[in-house]
Amino acid sequence: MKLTSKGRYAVMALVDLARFNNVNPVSLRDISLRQGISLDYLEQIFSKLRKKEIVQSVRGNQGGYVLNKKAKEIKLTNIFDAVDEKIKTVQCKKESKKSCNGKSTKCLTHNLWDELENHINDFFDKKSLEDLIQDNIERRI
Amino acid sequence: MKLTSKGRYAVMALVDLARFNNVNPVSLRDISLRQGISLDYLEQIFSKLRKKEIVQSVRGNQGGYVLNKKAKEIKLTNIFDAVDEKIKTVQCKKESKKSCNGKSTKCLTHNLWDELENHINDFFDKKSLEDLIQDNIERRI
DNA sequence: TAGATACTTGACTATTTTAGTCGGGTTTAT
DNA sequence: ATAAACCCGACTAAAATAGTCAAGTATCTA
Repeated sequence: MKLTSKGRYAVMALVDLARFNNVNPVSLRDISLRQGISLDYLEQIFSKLRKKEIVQSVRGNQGGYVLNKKAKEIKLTNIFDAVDEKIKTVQCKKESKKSCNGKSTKCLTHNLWDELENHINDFFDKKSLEDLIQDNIERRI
Repeated sequence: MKLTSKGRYAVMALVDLARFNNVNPVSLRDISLRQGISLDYLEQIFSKLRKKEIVQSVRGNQGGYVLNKKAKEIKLTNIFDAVDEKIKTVQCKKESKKSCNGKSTKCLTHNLWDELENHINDFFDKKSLEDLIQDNIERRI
């Protein structure tokens, strides 16, 4: 099990954005430089974030992105969701029905994955962008 | 983020093993048939489980595998660990040192991943093979 | 002791996913 | 005008995944 870069980058970029979002929108170029993430890749990621209304774009010279909601209202779930980074454990539904009808031993572990999924999602549901920023300020990093 | 088949298979196979492990060792062939997992792949997985002393092999005709510890003592952590399925979030150490020296914004999210890792590991540390079996018996599945 | 069953090992491979790159736009402030 | 920035879709190299395959060795049972 692993967390992919896309999800990590999305969170990193948004924390960066939230921090530097004073008056002007923040350009991807700046985020790219500060966070060391490829600009092209960031564009892909922000395209998704925009579609899910997590950020808003400002086109043209001096443009960039701004948060579309308060940092407190942006949960990690929303971010991961936007960039297609949900946790996937296993869906027995996708396999043939007869292999998961409640009789087979195949699904002995069915509930485990559900539980795990919930456990992880709880974590993501609770953490907001603001928490991350706050966390950082407190530590003076 | 996703959980791979190898990890899932390992858990499924061990639950199966624990359930059918009455007197005789359980052959991979049987597990393969019951769980619908390729025999060859199971062999790879059990090779790893054996090396980590989670199971014991019994060679020859009528051979198979038996648990090497009590189901209660086998935690999911141990299983995932054995098949190289630890959760990996991100190690800033691996990246260039200067990018994670406490000053850069790069590591704004550093602590988040650590937390997440701990959160998931907590879950895995607590769940034992016995819990899974018990869970199943209670539900009469 | 022959044969079948089952574990053991290592190499090989097709597929999928990931993590980008690339090229060509459009929009807008100055 | 022009430069800075977003926008969008197609392409691709590399890595990981999920196996397969082949050639063993060990042990039980007849």
